[in-house]
Amino acid sequence: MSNRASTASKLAPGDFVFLAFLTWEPMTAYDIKKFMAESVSNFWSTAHSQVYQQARRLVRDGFVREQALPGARRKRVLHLTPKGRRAVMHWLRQPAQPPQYFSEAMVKLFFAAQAGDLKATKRMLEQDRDRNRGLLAGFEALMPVLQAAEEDRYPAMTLDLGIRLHRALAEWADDTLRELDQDLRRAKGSKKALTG
Amino acid sequence: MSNRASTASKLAPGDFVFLAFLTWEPMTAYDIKKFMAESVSNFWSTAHSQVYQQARRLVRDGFVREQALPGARRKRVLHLTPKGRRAVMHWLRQPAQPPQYFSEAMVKLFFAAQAGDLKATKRMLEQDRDRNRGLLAGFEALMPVLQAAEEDRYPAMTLDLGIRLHRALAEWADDTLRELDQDLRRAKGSKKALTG
DNA sequence: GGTCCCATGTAACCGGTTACATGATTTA
DNA sequence: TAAATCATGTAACCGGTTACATGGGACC
Repeated sequence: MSNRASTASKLAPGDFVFLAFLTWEPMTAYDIKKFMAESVSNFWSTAHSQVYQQARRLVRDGFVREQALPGARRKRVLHLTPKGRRAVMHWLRQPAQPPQYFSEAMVKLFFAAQAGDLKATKRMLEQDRDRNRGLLAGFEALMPVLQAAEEDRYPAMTLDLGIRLHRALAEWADDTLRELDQDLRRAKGSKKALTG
Repeated sequence: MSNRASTASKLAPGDFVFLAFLTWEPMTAYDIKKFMAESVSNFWSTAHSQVYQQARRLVRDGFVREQALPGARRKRVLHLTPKGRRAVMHWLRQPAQPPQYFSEAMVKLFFAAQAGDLKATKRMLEQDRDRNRGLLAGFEALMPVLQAAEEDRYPAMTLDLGIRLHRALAEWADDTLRELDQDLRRAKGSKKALTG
């Protein structure tokens, strides 16, 4: 009797996210990945292949049951087991882990003095800002759609946060780039003063 | 002749962050972890033990040279090699990878309808908001310190972003919790209407 | 001079990534 | 019906995490 499968077997946070999609309805791992990309991908994401590993583990540990579909592909519909449903429900009510934010751009800005190349730093931030703007526009376009459906009430709240954060980021980027511009002009001026 | 060590050997983003600290001055892996915790930890973080693995790899691949210190502990000062310095400098000027944001709290809010326990959702968000408030206060207190030092100009910019993002988050949390409160009152009212 | 906590480091495991592979479907 | 693209899945590697271990000061 493998106690490996029967005991609590701590799940990774990503596994709970996986299970949460199955509270909607049974679906394949591929479906989960698709829904994930369209819904929570802005505050939770993994490589697409990851879902298959999770599926294997969760079946092994009894949180999920799988049902093979006919056809050449090894397609399997995943269902929550009672144990799986209990686990997600419990998780949903627990305090959340602190959020994690990774931004290469901020690290690079932090070390900009070391780089000693203001123009490159500026270019780098501009690219970041442009990407941000694109995302923001997409979010803003999506909002009316979510607001139209009562069942999307909570998703709309998360989208609202996304919009606010990306707006703040956009404003910051504009202000900061302006500052860098001033630095650049100052530097050019003083160089001219030195060489002229 | 191991070409493993001599060829380009793609570095992980975290390795560049590691190297960036060595552009300040030579230091031990432990120092790097300490500085990291005090500086960029809000937009780049890893487990503390991770620095030792990075050090080993970076030495192996010739980006870093190490110099043993006397004493019982196996303490080693790390220096950038010319190859290492070139690698960081180049990285600093390249476009940045898109930022990544992970928030369990947002996932849980997204699935709040499934949880069907508004009070638990509210508690969860309140905890998140309180943690956020604490961080924000710390950031705001730190700002004058950075502003006082000319060499902290770029770090101050990243701190500025941190403050703006956390303020936006705080406002969102207040608004959203108010909404949830209304829902709760509505629910209680209608239940009373039903049972009374 | 024992106890406790912080400093510093190692080792093993595992989740998640990158890379690859093949079935289905559209398009020309 | 060939080619290209999308759908679906597997396998291997590796970065990063958790857990553990020991040295060294602080404190009583």
